[in-house]
Amino acid sequence: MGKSDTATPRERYRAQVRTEIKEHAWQQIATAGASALSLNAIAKQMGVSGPALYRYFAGRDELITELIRDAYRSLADTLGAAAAEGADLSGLAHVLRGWALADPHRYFLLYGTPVPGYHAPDDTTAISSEIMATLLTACAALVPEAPEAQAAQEATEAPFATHLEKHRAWAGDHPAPPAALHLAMSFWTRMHGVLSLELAGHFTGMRFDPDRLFAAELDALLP
Amino acid sequence: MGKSDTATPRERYRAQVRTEIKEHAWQQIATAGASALSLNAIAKQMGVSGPALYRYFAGRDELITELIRDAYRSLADTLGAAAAEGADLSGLAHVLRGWALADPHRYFLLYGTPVPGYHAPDDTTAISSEIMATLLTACAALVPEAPEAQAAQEATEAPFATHLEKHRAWAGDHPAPPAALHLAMSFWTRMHGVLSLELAGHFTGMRFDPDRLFAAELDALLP
DNA sequence: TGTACATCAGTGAACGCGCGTTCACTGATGTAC
DNA sequence: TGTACATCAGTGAACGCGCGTTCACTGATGTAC
Repeated sequence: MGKSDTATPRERYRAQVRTEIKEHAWQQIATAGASALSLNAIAKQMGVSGPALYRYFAGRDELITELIRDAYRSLADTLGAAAAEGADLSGLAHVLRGWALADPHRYFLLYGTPVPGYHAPDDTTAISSEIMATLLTACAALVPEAPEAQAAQEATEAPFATHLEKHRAWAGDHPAPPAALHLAMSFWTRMHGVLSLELAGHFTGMRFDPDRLFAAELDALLP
Repeated sequence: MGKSDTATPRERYRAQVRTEIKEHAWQQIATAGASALSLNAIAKQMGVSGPALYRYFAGRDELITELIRDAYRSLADTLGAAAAEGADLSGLAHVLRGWALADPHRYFLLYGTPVPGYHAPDDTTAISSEIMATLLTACAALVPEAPEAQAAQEATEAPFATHLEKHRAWAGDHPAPPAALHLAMSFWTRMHGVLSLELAGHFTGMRFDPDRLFAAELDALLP
């Protein structure tokens, strides 16, 4: 509804071709990597001449930007939906893992080796904050609200949480307590640590089950 | 000593040019990324014709392989030297971080997004095991040797350590106890999680100090 | 020590390729009267 | 409903570029007698 109601046939056709182009782009990234993404190759795969794609994307960079945007959007929506259905932090972890395993290249496009000279547009950081907010809410639910009296004690026991509390701009106006900020950062880095090594194939030689490593790390993380 | 004594002038010259090529290669990777590495560009930078480099490397792939090998060797030696000087696991963590920060692209070449279609040669996995052995020794030193009586109890308390014990081929013949295996895996994934996100610039928007996050994660890891 | 020979580093031309991107164009699809 | 016009998707040729790699070659460096 909304847009699709007022869309002219031409607009709908355009949107359809755009998604088709992006689908072929993902396919090509999976085969040859993001840095090898080529408009001409996509065009050939679609049975169309190279310049035709310039009707739909201003150039290669805009296509990549759009792919990154879509990927962030997909992750934010997936996590958001899970949270809306009542998933706790542990549930979000498994949703994240499922999302990453479903398309490793998509995960790496967001969190892998940065493409030199490429700068993500501003709105992706907005989606990134949205993801962080979902995480923070789940973290706050696990952290007991500390009475005022404990504040001083916590400051010495959890110096990093206190440090984060002083630099909480990245959390927006989310009312998560310091301990939740810390938990969210640990969640992010640890899950990324296991996932990225797993997806990059660094565990393939070893014979253990990555699933269990993930579970163990998650278990150690939860309070 | 050793090789350099018996090396003819021509052999020494060859070795020197090879390292010079590799230096320019690293420089180029830092500028444009590993996937943009180009023999012709390196040659131009060295003020030499393109085909000249084929005297020193069979082709682009061999050059990349050599860079990867050197990077693994450098990390293994750096950690090994620190361990030999008595560094504990915490010390190794800081050495690892220093090594990664000194040259982020080198770190990503080893642990970043895999280059599609590229397969690392066998001897790099040997160096990889060497690194793991250094880690395992440091981990074993932190884990109390458990008397036989505790074995059954541990099995239920630490299911992943037990799982690793059953699949410890990756640890070679290192005599580390199960808890040390688990600690080493956690060390690897967690340090990588913080480091790779930091090096990829995912913390730049947030204003906190990555140093403190690293310290906090390390602190939470140590028994 | 001096000369004849072998080795080998580096050159320049060439091959075939694919890339991103522009441009003037054709032909089909939609729109307005 | 039918015709005149505007919009726009897609084409094919072209530009300039850089890539990896091969090949026959020149000229300098080392080696053997």
